[in-house]
Amino acid sequence: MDKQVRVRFAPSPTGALHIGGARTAYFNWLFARKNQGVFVLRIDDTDRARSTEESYRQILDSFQWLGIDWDEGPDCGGPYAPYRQSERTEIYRSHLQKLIAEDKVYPCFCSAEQLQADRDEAAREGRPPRYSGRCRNLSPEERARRLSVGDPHVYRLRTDGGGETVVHDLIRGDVVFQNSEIDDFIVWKADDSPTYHFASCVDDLAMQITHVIRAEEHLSNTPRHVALFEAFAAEPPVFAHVPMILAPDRSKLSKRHGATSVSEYRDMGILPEALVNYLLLLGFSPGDDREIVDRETAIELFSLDRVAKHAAVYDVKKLEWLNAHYFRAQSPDVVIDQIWKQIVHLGYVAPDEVDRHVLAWLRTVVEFVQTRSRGTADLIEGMRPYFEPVTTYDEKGVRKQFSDKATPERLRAVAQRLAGVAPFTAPVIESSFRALIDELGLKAGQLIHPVRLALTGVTVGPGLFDVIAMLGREETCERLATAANRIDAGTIAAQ
RNA sequence: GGCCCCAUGGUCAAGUGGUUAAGACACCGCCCUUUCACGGCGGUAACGCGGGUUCGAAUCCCGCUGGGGUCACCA
Repeated sequence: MDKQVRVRFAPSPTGALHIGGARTAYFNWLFARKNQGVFVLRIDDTDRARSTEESYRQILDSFQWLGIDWDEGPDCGGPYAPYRQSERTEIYRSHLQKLIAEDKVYPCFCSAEQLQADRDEAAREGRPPRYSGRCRNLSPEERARRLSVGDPHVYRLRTDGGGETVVHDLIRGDVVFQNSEIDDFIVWKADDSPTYHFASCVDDLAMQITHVIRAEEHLSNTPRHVALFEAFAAEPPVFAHVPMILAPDRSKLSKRHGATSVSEYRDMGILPEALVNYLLLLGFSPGDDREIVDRETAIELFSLDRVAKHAAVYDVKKLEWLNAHYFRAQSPDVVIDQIWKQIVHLGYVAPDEVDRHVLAWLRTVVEFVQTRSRGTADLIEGMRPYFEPVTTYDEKGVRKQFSDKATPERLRAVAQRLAGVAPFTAPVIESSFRALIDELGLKAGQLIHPVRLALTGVTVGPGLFDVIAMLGREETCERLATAANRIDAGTIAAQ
């Protein structure tokens, strides 16, 4: 019987959660859920200078929003607590002591400046920038002496330099590294804290992590990690390095590439379902041609051997398409909840609105506009004509729909006809409207389009008779009159 | 620069020696229709290059080119 699967995602709280990190976390989560395993959230905040509490909160928020939950973590605890590296220093220290006792690590007194100079020289001479080994073979006496006088020092792992290390990667197969490529790297910093490599391996060991699923940027570091596990006489976990997500110019993702963090997409109105679906498809294929894959289906389908090997360039257009799909599938009530703060801010509704007529009408407007929106931004833009007076008219629309000299008189005719329509519902409006079209000897579009423009200021939107019904008789007639007057007065072209 | 990974349309991505080389987004056209969106139908568009292996290579091997990563007292 195999051990229980335990995976982890270990972000460092030095910024927002990136979509690359989110995808890696999602893959870990899917793998855990698929294999009845445990998903651990660990905070790698060994970099005290750059880690912030705000980033920590933001990362947790982003995961919650995405619908990715964890079984063990800093907020909910677990059998291997604590889950923040900054609170595990003593655990690292005891592991370091063990390695010191076994002479598997040694103190190095080289200064950062000295090491930099070494690297510069190596670069000039075209040699690989590896540690010289200057402090590797100090005599015990010398070591003890410098330690006792408090010389600043780090600790390095004593690597043997021979043979090769094979990383068994579930996505890439066996990757072979010559051990001569690996120098005596630092595991403990001069400020008396562990390096990332050290803390990460100690935690993966202590937390019984069985599979390390992480970004490809760590593949080159993996032989170091394997060396560390060997120093602890432990079996390394199974590795799987997922490809990176690249910006549209094929460079590494950074702020200058626009939205790269989960929170930015949330602020843009992207739904978590859409983002998670998109991230899944970026680097993973279900094998068939389905594109819409929700979390539950993804759990069923997920398998590391269907994860791509090559980096992917993200494409916001496809994300938006997915978002449109999920957005339209929502009930208007859910949508209203999502946009409530914004429409309150715009003054479309009172923050404490309770009038059922107002709410029912709002629901109707949302219902009609939602079906042709890709997200909340579109929706709110499309709702505008029903909440704000029309002050400008679409320029191209004006040229096309208001150019006929008869337009003002036709708009007035419509207003006059509609003034007598009751009940003021779409079907009744439509029959009356179409009768007028016949009387005027026009084609439907000849009257419908100018009226839409006069009523909403734009050339797109729900069916005209629904628009008229939503605006109501009084408002409709008023807007028609206003438009007619402004055409006559020539105050539209100026817009 | 050394080492490591990768390489199918603009983007995502099926494909594991024999296919007319899927599908999706985007783009274009047509249909539906009072507009837009949705939906339906159709179209443009790909195996980076060069050598092998093989009766036969997108698929296997080598080289090259290109992209990415890593070599920190960052993670």
